[in-house]
Amino acid sequence: MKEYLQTLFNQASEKLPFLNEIPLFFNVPQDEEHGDLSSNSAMLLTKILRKNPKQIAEEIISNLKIDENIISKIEIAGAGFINFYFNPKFVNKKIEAIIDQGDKFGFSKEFSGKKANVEFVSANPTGPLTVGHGRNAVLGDTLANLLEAIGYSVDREYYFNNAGRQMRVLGASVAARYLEKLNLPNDFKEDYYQGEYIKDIAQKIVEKYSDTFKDDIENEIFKNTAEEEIFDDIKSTLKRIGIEFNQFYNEDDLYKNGNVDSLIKFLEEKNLSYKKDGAVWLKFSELGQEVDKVIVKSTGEPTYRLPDIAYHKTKFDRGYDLIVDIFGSDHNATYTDVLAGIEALGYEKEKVKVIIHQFVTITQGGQVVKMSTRKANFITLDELIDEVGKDVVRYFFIMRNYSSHMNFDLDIAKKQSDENPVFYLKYAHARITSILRLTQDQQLNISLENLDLLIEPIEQKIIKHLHRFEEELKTSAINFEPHKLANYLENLAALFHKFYTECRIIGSDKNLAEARIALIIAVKTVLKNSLTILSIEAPESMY
RNA sequence: GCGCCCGUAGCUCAAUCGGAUAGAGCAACAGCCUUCUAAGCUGUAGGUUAGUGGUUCGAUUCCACUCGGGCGUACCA
Repeated sequence: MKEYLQTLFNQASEKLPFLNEIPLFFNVPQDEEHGDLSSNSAMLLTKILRKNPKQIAEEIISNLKIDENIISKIEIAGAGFINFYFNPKFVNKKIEAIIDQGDKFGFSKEFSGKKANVEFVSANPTGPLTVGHGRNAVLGDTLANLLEAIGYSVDREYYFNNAGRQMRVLGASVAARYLEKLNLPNDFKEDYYQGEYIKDIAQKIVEKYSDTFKDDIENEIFKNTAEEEIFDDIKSTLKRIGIEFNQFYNEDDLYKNGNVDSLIKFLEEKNLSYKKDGAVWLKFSELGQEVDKVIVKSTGEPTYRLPDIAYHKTKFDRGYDLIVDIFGSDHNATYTDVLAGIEALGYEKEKVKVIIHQFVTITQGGQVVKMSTRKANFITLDELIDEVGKDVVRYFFIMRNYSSHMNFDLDIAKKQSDENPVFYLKYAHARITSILRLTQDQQLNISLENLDLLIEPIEQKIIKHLHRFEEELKTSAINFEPHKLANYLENLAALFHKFYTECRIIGSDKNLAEARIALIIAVKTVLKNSLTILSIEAPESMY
């Protein structure tokens, strides 16, 4: 519908060149009394033309070549809105297109040939994933799905560091628990990882190697076993909610492959770094940042900025057209450094989209639960999945704007599974499937011959909502806002449930019944396709 | 102190480059199942969009300040 208006206005702009002066767009009015789509062009033009908006509106309308089979009415209303009402005959044709395209409907090839890299989770393997990681994981995977839906070829990438201080502490923690299991004296320090899973890992080493390493607690076996075990756990947790990475990138490789060294040299040659107090500083102040920052400590060790910049450089060098980073808000101070560094290297930082999502606040018994992997007072993502299941977890984490501070009350987590909107969506899909089963028994079949019979207000509302799907999907994807798709879906399900209550299929006139079957198949198609993008099951039955 | 994010109904959250009377779910109350799944539908109630000022035809949206909350602000990652 929007496309049609767009072409109408483009044609009109040949006679009314001022239409090119303003952005053209058409809104769905909140109040259906105001038509199907509405334009505010006349009001935007008042300043330029210095005329009454209603006069301008009339001038625009008189230059639109209206096809009455498509648009049934145009009105000027309010302060100067132009409201368009579409002919049901035109509206209802959408059903044919949806059924024709089936499980491909909504998906576009607009960005095919483009490569995207979505980096998310990227938790170091020091412990199980927490509920906090859940938001990051689901957001990243869903965004990847959305980008694929508009044609991108997407790599899902997990970046990790198994060589830092955290990992050394992890190894020492396991070693101490190992000695403990052997009933030997050990020095379990306060800043060690305190979770039970450390003991489990130590137990495995005892079972496999007995006391072989009792006098060699510096041995790499502790760190390496821990890393392996924990990474396996992380991967299996992610798999439970339908997430699989096709690329893992180890920070250590940046050192082994010389990426970091060559970056240091490059920055030095370009005169972008200098030495002071025994450390190497990057001239961030010349790159639009507030102050210079250290990239190599006086000990000779790099700070995190250096590998981060080197890492992002590889993403550019690997030929991605779009680079998406999903971070929690604790990273909000670090990514600007990386972007400044990337720009200094001569890359287009516009290709990088950084998504900073806010944290999930967890409350239990009315108290905020503070999470710390090291202190082991966290709630794992696995526990949450056990409690509410994959689909609720996935939907819960994308149903809200990532910029909102999300609140999660553990006490009602279980209860919420019965009240969660995701069931509402699934129910709509299951209901449709059920109706289709019964109509088959009644010898009723889909027919596209009599779509004109679908003139009930609720039927028209549904079909007009279906018209918006392709655009909603696209804007969700290019604006990185999966929650918009979720909102769209909830509205569609609500419309269907209302239709279900008001309109019957079995028992109606055959022609009408068969047109309605077409309608609900179209609804089912859109529900299914959307849920596929969200990686949520679309059940045939709720029983 | 400074930087980023947030503040909307009792609770959790929407609101289409600034658009018409700010909307849903949950909770509360009142209704609807001998006919396609009641995990549903209908209705009632619930708001000074934290506050003050500004920009304009029009502000939840943009700007300034104030208040409140989250996260940062390292030669930790």
